Amino acid sequence: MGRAPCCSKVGLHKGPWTPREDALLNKYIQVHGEGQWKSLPQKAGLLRCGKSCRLRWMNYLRPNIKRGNITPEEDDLIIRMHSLLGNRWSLIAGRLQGRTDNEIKNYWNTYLSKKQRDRGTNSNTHKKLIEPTKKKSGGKKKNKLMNDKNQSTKVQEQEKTIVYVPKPIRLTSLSSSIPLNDSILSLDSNAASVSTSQGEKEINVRENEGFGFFDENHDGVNGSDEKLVELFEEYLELFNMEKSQDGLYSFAESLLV
DNA sequence: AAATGGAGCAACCGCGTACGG
DNA sequence: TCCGTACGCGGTTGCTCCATT
Repeated sequence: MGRAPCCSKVGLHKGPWTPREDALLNKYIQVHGEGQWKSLPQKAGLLRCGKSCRLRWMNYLRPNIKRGNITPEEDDLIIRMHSLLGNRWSLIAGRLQGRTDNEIKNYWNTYLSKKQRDRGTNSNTHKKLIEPTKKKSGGKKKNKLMNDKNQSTKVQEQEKTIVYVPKPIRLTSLSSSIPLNDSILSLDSNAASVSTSQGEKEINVRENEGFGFFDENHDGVNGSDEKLVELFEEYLELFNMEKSQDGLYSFAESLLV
């Protein structure tokens, strides 16, 4: 049986978008703005699922999207952010202006994870592997992926120390009960107002009160607290880098997906 | 020149969660 | 408080292009 589809699939287009569809979506959003994805296709005259429209807009049509040519700086930042946040692609993408979560994810899966392995680092945990993965030639892609999975399982068995990444907290709406100062961006006593991307609500960002990135129910740290501190310090380092580049506000904004 | 395999990436799918009634 | 709906995210699939055999 399975879950019911998100919308009626009868007569809906699937697969690659045509220039005409792109134009229709673009035109509609320019006039009416983003959102209301469910009803958007019908209003815009598109025979597409709302989800498909959203994805197309977010990953391709949105203005200011950078494509290709990931710089070494971005490359490095992705690796560091991934080591701290895990597969939180949207969070990572939020730190890289003009990059989409899908692009970062693809980049990681096709290039960086391999690079990490070649360096002898587990691409999931960022820990040193006992032996760097040897390159195997030949074999089909599916088999390669299976090998990766098997290897990752083996390594996980060897590594009993688990450090959980911070549990993500959704920030799409700040009107909810999440006290942002305490739970997400408790950064300092120098209060600064930061507007969300939609410019609807204002939040206060304060520095140096700790990094309340964990919510009350965060997953526990299983294993070395030292490791967690290490991760935490690196995150702070990243943050301080941003601060020195007047990036505090962009940092805060980047978390406001 | 044709067949095969790998890399890259756009798009789909299903799940979890926020939110409104 | 509960329930249904819409949205956002991460995992996965599958298509296209290119290099190699």
